[in-house]
Amino acid sequence: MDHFSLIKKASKTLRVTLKHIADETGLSIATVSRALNRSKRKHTPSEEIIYSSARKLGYPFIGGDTVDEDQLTVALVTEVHEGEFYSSLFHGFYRASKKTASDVLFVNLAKHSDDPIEHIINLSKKYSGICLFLPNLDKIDYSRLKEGVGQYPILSLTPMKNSKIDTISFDSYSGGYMIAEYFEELGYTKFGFISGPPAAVDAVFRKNGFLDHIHESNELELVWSFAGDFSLSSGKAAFNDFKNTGLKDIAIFGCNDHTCFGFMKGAIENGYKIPDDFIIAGYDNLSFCKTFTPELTSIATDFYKLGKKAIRIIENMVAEGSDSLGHKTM
Amino acid sequence: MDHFSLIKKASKTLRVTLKHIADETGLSIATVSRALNRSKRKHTPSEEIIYSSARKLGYPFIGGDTVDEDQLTVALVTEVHEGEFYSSLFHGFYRASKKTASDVLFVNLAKHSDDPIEHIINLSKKYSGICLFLPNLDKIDYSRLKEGVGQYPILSLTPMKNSKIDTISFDSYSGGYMIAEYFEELGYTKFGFISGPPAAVDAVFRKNGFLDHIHESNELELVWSFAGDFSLSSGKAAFNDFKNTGLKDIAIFGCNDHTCFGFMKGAIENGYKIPDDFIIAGYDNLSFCKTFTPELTSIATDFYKLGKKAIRIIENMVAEGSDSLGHKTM
DNA sequence: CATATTAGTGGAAATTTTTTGCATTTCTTC
DNA sequence: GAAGAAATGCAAAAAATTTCCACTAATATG
Repeated sequence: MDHFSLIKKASKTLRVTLKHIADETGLSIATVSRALNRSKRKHTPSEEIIYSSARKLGYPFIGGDTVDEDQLTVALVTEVHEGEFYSSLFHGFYRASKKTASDVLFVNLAKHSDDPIEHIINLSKKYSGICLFLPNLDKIDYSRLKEGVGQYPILSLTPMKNSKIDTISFDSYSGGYMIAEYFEELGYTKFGFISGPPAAVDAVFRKNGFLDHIHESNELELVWSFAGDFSLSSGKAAFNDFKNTGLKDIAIFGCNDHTCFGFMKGAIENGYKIPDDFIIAGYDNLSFCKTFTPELTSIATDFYKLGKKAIRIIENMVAEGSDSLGHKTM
Repeated sequence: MDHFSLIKKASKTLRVTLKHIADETGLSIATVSRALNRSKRKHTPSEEIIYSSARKLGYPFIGGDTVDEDQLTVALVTEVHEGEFYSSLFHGFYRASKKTASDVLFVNLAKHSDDPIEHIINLSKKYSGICLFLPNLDKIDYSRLKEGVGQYPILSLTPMKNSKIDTISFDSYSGGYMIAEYFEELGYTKFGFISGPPAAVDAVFRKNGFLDHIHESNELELVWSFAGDFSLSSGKAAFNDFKNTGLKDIAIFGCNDHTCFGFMKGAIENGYKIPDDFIIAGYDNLSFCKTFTPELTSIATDFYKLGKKAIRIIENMVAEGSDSLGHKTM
């Protein structure tokens, strides 16, 4: 019986009651109750202590949320890295949240990195829905996640084949395709390509779209390609490789803008002229495209639309209670 | 008596109980209780419905947080705008949260913009501490906020004189001063300056620091200045103004990097050579400084340190329970 | 200076909320 | 079609919260 009571006690400990606060503050339960329920706070010493203790212990305040029925809280879970990409992503979701009934919160996965999946499952208890942008997760992670949250509204922004959870992402394939069309319209027939890391599914889609359009036409030809990794330095390396080929009058598609900037920087330093010697287009349309001289043509990723769509899908999931398991692209 | 009971009923409605969930799901209170307390979730239809309803209504789950005693949750409250600045800020706090015991969450003020202060006060019930980066708030807002949260750990990242709440910010004055010193070391005596918007206190500090160093020495001279507004286009406008003066061999300090980029872009398009015709330094040290040709010298804002310091201060405030009301700079 | 007033507090009763024992129903499996 | 397992509701028990009342200490008043 001792074993049983121990377990029971342990499980009880999880729930925070007024008694815990009373014990910690040295005040009575009645006083704590009154302090927490006052309609208007008066900042007396005891009240401050009680509030501070309640927060520390995680006591569920009343009125902490104004539960607005339709006002959902969606968490965008990411690992924040440097670079304008994340800022654009956040800003897109921020603007989207203004246009929808939902509120967006940005949660990062800094801590708990020993088991991110476990942490996300816990987050699902707090928020109405979750949007994931975690390119590092693999299929097994997604399966575990699905297992843990059940029919909870969750959405991934990174495309993955046969993913167990819904995904929404840009149609990178079409993006690559469009760039090739654009180059063709400008009269170019010789094309070059700088790829991204093979692990980035998105980048692979961009590449396939670009190459497919080239292969569809007999006049178009891929004359040069380079394996990059999205970084500025790989763009520079790409340029050095390109320089050695001696190619001119070529249209180059860089898998992302950073790579293109590196490439262009190398080109300018070596006395190349753009667009006389070659033209280049990137992917992401960061605000620095316009800053750079010459300006960089880039496929725009409309994070606002992405955010709006993602939030809408989550709102639908909440309303319907059903998981559609669609893999949408934009 | 009818009136009284109505009020009583209304005030009770705020608290979410198992009964509300039971009513909404059509199940009994007992079933709801059991579903929510199971140690391991089984994803039966009823359980899914109960969880979804509980989330919607905002029922305080047990185990939602693993209340780790020392594990605080700090909210960084901002309005997210485009540009690398926010990404750098977030990334800095993200890295800082890895090094400290606390967890950081990024909350945006999209909704509730009719009364942001009220919203922040509500947030204070959810998180252990709050970091604000809201340059739009004025002194009255801060006073109201202080009134509303009492001795709650709250910190602003924008400097403001006589602010009612603690602030932490970079010592922008020293930054401006250092730039002037650096220019002097390089042998320049004629200086130029592009200011930021007068409302940005930080930018004014930078300016004062820069000008003060110039005034301290008889050899140094401010020969040109321009009133910008932090934007790329104001940088271009600044260049056009600069071009008309015909000045050469001058060291220019731009109040932020974007303005500098605009200025440099204009200069390059007009055939100016850097550093032959002039040198320029900015403020923020965005990653694009290295991307640009030529590279831009910039005062680094170490968001990682800022984040770490801010989190530490909040941790201290929680531990001590006292508000220090210091206005620290780095 | 004594006394009235007010605000804050704890103990305990009253009330509300949650959990649990037990019987019933529903669904699955053999 | 019966046996067993799982889920559910009712009602009792337990736990948590609020409220009533009495007491104390600080402040204001005559």
